[in-house]
Amino acid sequence: MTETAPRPTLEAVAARAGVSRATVSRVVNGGDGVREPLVARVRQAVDELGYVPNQAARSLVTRRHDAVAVIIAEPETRVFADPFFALQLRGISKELTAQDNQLVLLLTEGRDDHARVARYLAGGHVDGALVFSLHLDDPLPGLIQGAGVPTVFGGRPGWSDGTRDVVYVDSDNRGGAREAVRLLTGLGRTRIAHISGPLDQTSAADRLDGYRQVVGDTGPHLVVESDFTPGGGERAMRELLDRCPDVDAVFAANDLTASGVLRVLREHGRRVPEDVAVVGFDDMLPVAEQTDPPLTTVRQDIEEMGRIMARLLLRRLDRRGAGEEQGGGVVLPTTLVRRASA
Amino acid sequence: MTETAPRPTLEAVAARAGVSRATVSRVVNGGDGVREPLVARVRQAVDELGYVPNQAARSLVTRRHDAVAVIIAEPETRVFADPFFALQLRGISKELTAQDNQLVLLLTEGRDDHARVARYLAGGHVDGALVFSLHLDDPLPGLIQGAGVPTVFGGRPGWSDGTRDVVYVDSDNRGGAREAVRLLTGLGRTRIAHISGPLDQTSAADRLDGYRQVVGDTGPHLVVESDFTPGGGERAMRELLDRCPDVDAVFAANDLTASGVLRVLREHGRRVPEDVAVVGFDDMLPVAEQTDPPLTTVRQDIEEMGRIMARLLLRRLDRRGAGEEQGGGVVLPTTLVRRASA
DNA sequence: GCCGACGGCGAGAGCGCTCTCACCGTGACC
DNA sequence: GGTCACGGTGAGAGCGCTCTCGCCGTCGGC
Repeated sequence: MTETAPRPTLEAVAARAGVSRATVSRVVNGGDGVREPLVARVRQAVDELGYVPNQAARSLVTRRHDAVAVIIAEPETRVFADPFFALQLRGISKELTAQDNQLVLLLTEGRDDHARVARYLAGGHVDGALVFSLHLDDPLPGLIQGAGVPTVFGGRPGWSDGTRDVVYVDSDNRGGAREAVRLLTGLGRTRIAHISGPLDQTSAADRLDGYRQVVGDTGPHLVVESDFTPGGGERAMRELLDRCPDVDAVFAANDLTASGVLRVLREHGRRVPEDVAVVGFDDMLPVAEQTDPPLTTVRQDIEEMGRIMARLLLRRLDRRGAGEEQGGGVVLPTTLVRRASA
Repeated sequence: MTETAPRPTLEAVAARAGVSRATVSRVVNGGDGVREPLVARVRQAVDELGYVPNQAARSLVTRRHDAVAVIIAEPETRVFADPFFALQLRGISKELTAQDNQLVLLLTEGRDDHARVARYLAGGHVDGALVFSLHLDDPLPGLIQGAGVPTVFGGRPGWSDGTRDVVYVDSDNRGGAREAVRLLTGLGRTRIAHISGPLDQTSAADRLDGYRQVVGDTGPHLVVESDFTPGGGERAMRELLDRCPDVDAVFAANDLTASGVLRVLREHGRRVPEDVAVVGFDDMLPVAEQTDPPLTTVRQDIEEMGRIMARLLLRRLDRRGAGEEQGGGVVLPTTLVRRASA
């Protein structure tokens, strides 16, 4: 096993099947234009020898790699550890493997890595890239655009101003937020607070935006910026109770935040949903179902987002050169899931 | 941008620098055996043209890919979503990029994928593999061993019976468990229960083993098998209170389980740690610090595990052929972190 | 001052594949 | 029966790189 047997080449298969290399190549790549008896002979030779094409040799001439880079920028523990990326990766992986593409994972951390990633992409090792960049001021997306590699972004990039040809996939954060807040107004709540995520992330900004679209500008005392974590949710909720003791509903930017909110409300003896109704965002199952009471929340299908990103990219790759590509976003719908907290 | 400019080749750099391809190649690969003035000229030409070596062409002749596959078997949502793999991936990624290797991520799900993965590895696209397989009866590790690709496993594989040359990295699950249980005995607890993980996973089995090494065989009424989730922890704790109402300590297989345990104890009016002391495992920060009371637990450095796996694999790759490799495991120490729950 | 050794550099083969192009045989058509 | 068209097949070039080998110039030793 240490002494690896030399892998059979096209040449070897051709010799065994009694045909030319070209014919074997044709068969291996789908068999179009080769008559049946030959196809069978070649297939048999391939099986007998255990032939597997050498991808490096193939790429050298086709300039195709059947590989896609997934770039996750700045995965601080906090962010990376939540199931979000994991689910997204699963969706991406499924779609890529379904179309025989490989997933090359690039995690970046800080400036030096940016150069490395840019170099890697420019090196033409992959056919395209799927990019997750959370923060508005991240220079990485720009670098990537610059490298000339077809790219699809996960989440609306902050600088997508409509004029640049950016392709992205996002959840309908605004719409989901509107739906959540409308539920609360529908329940007769009048002092509805929002605990947002970090506002330098578009998802957080968009949810705040959706909230405002329904309740108008409630003024600063009902909106607290937080950080998508349970601990952050606790702090924000304490502050909120301080500022506005008669708050009767909270729309939290995500489920983790909401779990912190619930904890603080319980601690303060407020009943949920009787005294304060709470709605989350994500429908992250291990969290949303385990809270006390179970969380009413806005579901987004994260794995599906991943799949769609991959599908979009692969389609772009297939059509390369044929017709100018249009930028634009795909926005996936969200659904309200009612449990007990509102 | 759609019309990608043809990338410069070695030939182009050579022409510009007024040297041969061979010399450029030497410079690009470290510059040994080339005199300084030439090195400088070549470097300059490389910069001016923005030359990046074509990895496919290089691999074709060197049979090196500078890429490693990371194979995660059966990432059910539950497992994959916990921060475990994310952290491990980060560690791996850091180490690989530090040594200029790429990370190719393969997520598998079910039988069909096994064949795919085996074919991929046999195809020689990567130099080595890092494999995470949780379950004892998983056929994948065997297939991978069979493919003849240097491999390092994450976590002790169930079938590592000492005779096969398996290399793995694991936490000291037994030792950590012993330490946890000794803390509890040291606190004078006499009815110490254990809520284990799924026993077809070596990490769970080893922790149970460590528990038994300290308290002996407590009999079945003090050991409940669970599933590493908060919900599972709740169910297990209810059962435990039922079977043995005077239990005075619980060693939970991980922090998530422990969080469920705490919830049930609170619900039943038991004080922690006064009535029942609780110890977890993992020191998963967002969980362990947020519980009420904060969790005493056994820390394992998961990111470091990833790094070490990668380092081990790369070292094996460097030494290929030179001397027969020994199998064996690297077991990383754990540390007890005391907070309030015990 | 001549010879051998040695280090620096270039020429060229070849890694395993794809793809164009030319060739050949078959069948349709007049 | 001859021509033309066309589909199936093989020959061969070439993708961009590495690496061996041999040449040449320089230097040390006697």
